[in-house]
Amino acid sequence: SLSEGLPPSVSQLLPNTVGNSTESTTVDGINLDEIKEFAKQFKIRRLSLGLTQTQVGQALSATEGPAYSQSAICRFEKLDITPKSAQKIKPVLERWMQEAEERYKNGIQNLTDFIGSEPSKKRKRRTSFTPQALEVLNNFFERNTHPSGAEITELSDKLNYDRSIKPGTHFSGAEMTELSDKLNYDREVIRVWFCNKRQALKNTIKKLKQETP
Amino acid sequence: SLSEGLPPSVSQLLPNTVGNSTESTTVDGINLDEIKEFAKQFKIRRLSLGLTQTQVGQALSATEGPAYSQSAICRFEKLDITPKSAQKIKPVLERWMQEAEERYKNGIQNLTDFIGSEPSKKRKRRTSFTPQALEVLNNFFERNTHPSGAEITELSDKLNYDRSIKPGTHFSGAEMTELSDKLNYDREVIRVWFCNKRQALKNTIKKLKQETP
DNA sequence: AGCATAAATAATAA
DNA sequence: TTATTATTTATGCT
Repeated sequence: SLSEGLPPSVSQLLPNTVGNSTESTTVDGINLDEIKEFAKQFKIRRLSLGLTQTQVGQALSATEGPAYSQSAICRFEKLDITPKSAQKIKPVLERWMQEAEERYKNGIQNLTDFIGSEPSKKRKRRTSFTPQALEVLNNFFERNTHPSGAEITELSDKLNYDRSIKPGTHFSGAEMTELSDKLNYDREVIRVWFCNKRQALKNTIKKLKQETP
Repeated sequence: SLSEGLPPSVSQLLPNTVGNSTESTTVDGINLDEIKEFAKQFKIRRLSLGLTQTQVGQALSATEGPAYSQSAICRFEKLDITPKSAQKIKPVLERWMQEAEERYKNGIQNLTDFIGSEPSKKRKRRTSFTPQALEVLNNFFERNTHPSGAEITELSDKLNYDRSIKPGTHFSGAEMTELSDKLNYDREVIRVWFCNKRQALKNTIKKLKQETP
């Protein structure tokens, strides 16, 4: 199966570190063990700073030097890249991480400035679907688990409309804001609902199969 | 907004650590700063071992002593619990983590035994071709790098047939549907395989040209 | 005290 | 790279 033309990744070249040999794996003059160790530590350092792969990728794109996407960071951490690529990206990440850690010590604000992303990006409040909304969504899901963009918009509009016509309900401004946060079925919320629903279905099927082999 | 009947969480009681006061925040004789520091370190230690909250929760349920769910671990790390609860769970986590780290040092197998969860429960793998399938594909590629739609279908069918002729297998309606999905999907996979293969060939050629200018 | 599941993040396909 | 799936975390509920 090594008849592929694609060059092998670092992780493929480092198959079994179980062996306690004292020599290091080297390919094209590149020390793979060293890169592996750096990748592992990089992940821990990243998490210690509370950063996501996406944030690192965006920050790298913002600062001068090569830009890397979230996928690139992911691949580096998993060593799913060629030794040559790893060798190239490693110093960039090392330099960036050192600066980030330095700024972290001088206060979180200093770090977020460096990261560039909005500092206090709070998690979206968990949406509560009404039973009525769930019925509409489930009915749709039974017929079609992959709604198109237009269909999602349609569902979103329908649900928001259904909700708005409860007669006799009145809200203050603040209540309205909170309600809007909590109950507004915007497109993204609907899209995610279908994602999660598909996952749930998949899990159910898998479980059923295990129980009836 | 403090008119709530619910007791405040640790994170609520530790609002601003920005101040550099030397005194520690203490509630009911419980040192909140200490708990905060422990929670932070616990998360880092957990990640260093490559464990998820779910795994820790399951392991805690498996071993003797109090059981905690993933939610409980999450809430502890976020300090979204009362000081009293935090004080109670802290030693349990500390003891467990020490044991886990000890076993980690003695080999990963030792750790996975301790964790208890199936070590092989991996993320679904990207499509992988059997050596037989690769041979068929490579043979075709050598003769023709650009298969037509019909040829792709033919290849797909052939590969699926090779794989499926385990005699005596029968399918229910639902299974048939899923299989059908998979067959269609495989066709797309074949198409992409050729795309990637052509790309690899191109890269190889480019590299060869660079080496012999 | 913890389930169910919404939201966020990481990994993979395209 | 971008788009989407798979996995993990967080939270509303009771």
